[in-house]
Amino acid sequence: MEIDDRKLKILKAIISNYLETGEPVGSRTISKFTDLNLSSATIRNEMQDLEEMGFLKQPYTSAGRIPTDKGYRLYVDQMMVEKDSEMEEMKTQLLERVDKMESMLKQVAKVLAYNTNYAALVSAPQYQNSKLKFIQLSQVDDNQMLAVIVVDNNVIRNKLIPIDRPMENDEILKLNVLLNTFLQGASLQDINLEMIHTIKNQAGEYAEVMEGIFQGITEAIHEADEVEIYTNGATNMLKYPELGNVEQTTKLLEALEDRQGLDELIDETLHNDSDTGIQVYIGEETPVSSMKDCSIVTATYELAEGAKGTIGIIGPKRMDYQKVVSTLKNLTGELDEIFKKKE
Amino acid sequence: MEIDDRKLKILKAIISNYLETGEPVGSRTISKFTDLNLSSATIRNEMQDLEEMGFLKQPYTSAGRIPTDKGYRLYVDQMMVEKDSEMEEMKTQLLERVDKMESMLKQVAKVLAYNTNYAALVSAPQYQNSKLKFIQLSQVDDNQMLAVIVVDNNVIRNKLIPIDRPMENDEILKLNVLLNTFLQGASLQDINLEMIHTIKNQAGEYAEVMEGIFQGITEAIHEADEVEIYTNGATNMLKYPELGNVEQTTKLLEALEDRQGLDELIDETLHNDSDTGIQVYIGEETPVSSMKDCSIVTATYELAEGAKGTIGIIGPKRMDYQKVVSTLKNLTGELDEIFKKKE
DNA sequence: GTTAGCACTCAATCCATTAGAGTGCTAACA
DNA sequence: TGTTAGCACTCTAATGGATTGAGTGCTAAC
Repeated sequence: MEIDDRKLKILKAIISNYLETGEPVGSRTISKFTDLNLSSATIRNEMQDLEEMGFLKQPYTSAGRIPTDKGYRLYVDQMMVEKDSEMEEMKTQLLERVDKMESMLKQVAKVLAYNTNYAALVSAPQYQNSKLKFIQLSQVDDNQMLAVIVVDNNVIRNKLIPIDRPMENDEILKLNVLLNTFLQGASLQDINLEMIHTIKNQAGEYAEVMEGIFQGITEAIHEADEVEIYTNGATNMLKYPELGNVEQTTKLLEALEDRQGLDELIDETLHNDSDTGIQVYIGEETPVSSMKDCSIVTATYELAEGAKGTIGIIGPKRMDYQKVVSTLKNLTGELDEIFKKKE
Repeated sequence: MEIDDRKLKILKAIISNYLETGEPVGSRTISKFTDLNLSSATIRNEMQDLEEMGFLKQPYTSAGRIPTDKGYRLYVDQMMVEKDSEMEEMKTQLLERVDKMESMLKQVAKVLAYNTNYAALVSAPQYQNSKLKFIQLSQVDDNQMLAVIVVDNNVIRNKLIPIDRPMENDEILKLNVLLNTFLQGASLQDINLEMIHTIKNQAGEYAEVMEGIFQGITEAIHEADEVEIYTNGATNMLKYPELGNVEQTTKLLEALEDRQGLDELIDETLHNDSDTGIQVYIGEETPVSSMKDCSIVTATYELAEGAKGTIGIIGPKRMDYQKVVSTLKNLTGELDEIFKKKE
């Protein structure tokens, strides 16, 4: 059977009503609610068709209809029209405190959760392809060197390196020159064993110190490769009782608290990039098992130099997709702006 | 009325039973449960006395008894005396790397939550009056200077400062010397307007750059004095339905997620130090309003140089106090070990 | 002082009934 | 042929009365 215009209209009305109320939608409601001027009986017939086609289902016999995953999918794909309102307030919230990346991303998660009333998730950008801009060694005290590593999007990492004996100033200067000569402009993958070996050779008597330095650098790199994930508003999920039993919700909250499976989710979103950067996972489509009863909407943002991150919303299947999508789009845009300014 | 030995025994039996089951305890249960060989009627009489004395209450007429806050308090005090395994004094050296510490403390929170099935809370050690240890200016590119500021607990802060024109190497060197001469070892209070003025004067044409640096310094010191708090196992709270309505629990979870009032709690524990380092807050005694229906057990640990931190458990009033207390004691001991090894 | 016994209380559970929201089907209608 | 009115039917949720049973308080007897 083909889905015609009227069926589409009815389906849309049903889903949209269900999104608001969370209750199964009856034929009479639709008969009154839409401007189709059809009786409830006719709507019922259409509903039967739509159920047959797999877009709707009844939670139990002779109850109203609720959308299936397939129904949501159609709704999301075909009927999404963006709402651009409500964005201004959010922008001001965002700009209040933007000094450090970490606190900014946390802030983003908070704003997102607060504005949508769902759970929010933000991943820090991954810098696999970024290049080293600057390395600086300096002596903090007799037992410690400080290595400051600046990546070209101005992400800065610090490492404290224990040393056996104090170094002279000009020695430090020499090492700094050496390090910057070899490593400036190198991407993090470029720093391989061979290069390390070369540098160590040239470091002469400080090869040993260099050992500690490289260890610090690799640690820093490793740390940079790790995806930080911030979540917020997990407790919002308690507001949607239709997420089934308490156990299911508890599992979900635990997953959010412990970041279980969130790595996979982030990976998935980064690799499975759509045209718009927006992706919607409905019910069983989600890559995380504890979220099978939810929907996830994600957007990827991109800094210069190919560093990408994900922001997303986890909510009930009956989430306000329009609002969430437009919120995410605006926020990624905003993030882009901010990062550009910081450069 | 005086509380005699038998009453105490009965009270303990009641509380201990209630801790297990979470259900009001009846006289018959106690009659069988204890080795007192008393009939339920006698127990009932005693129970009435205990209720009159404020240790027990009935959730409704003709139900069994449950402990009041006062009852719990007696129980806990009594228990502490009996167990009396003394806390060894915790002396540890300053931690080498603060960044490692973060993940360790997170781990501690996780272990704590997992083992007790309550919510866990860990605060990073607090250094009052952090002092500036080292400051380094360097040039990242033509438009930016990088100021690296190391505070004496090895908290490192970076600040990028935009500049109009590139600076010469020896100029930078001069500024570095200037800054370190004046500021090394200074605490936040030391860095007053007068000092800033002096330095700015000596900086000559770079007074403007100095502005940004001072800002970075104050931020860094503030950050060092800020208490990081890690939580885990918040979702465990969903397992205890007697925490009243869902709203109350939601509030609690939100407080844990957003760290609302946790600062106050940590402050309280640090100032209100008991002999053993263990503190128990029951019901209304808790400093955080969203936890009035819970109990909180905390332990403080102490690093060298007066840096103190808190680890704690938040759970229902009927928590397994013995287990929690001994777990906390063990963990603080464990922390002690770890810090010593890292010396 | 302790206990047995009994009347009483009250939340929880069960059960039957009802209300009502909604469907499916059929027959009539335009 | 598509639409609609009408009606029987289904199933959940809500209601409320009866019942259960754990547990108390009191009294009288040991």
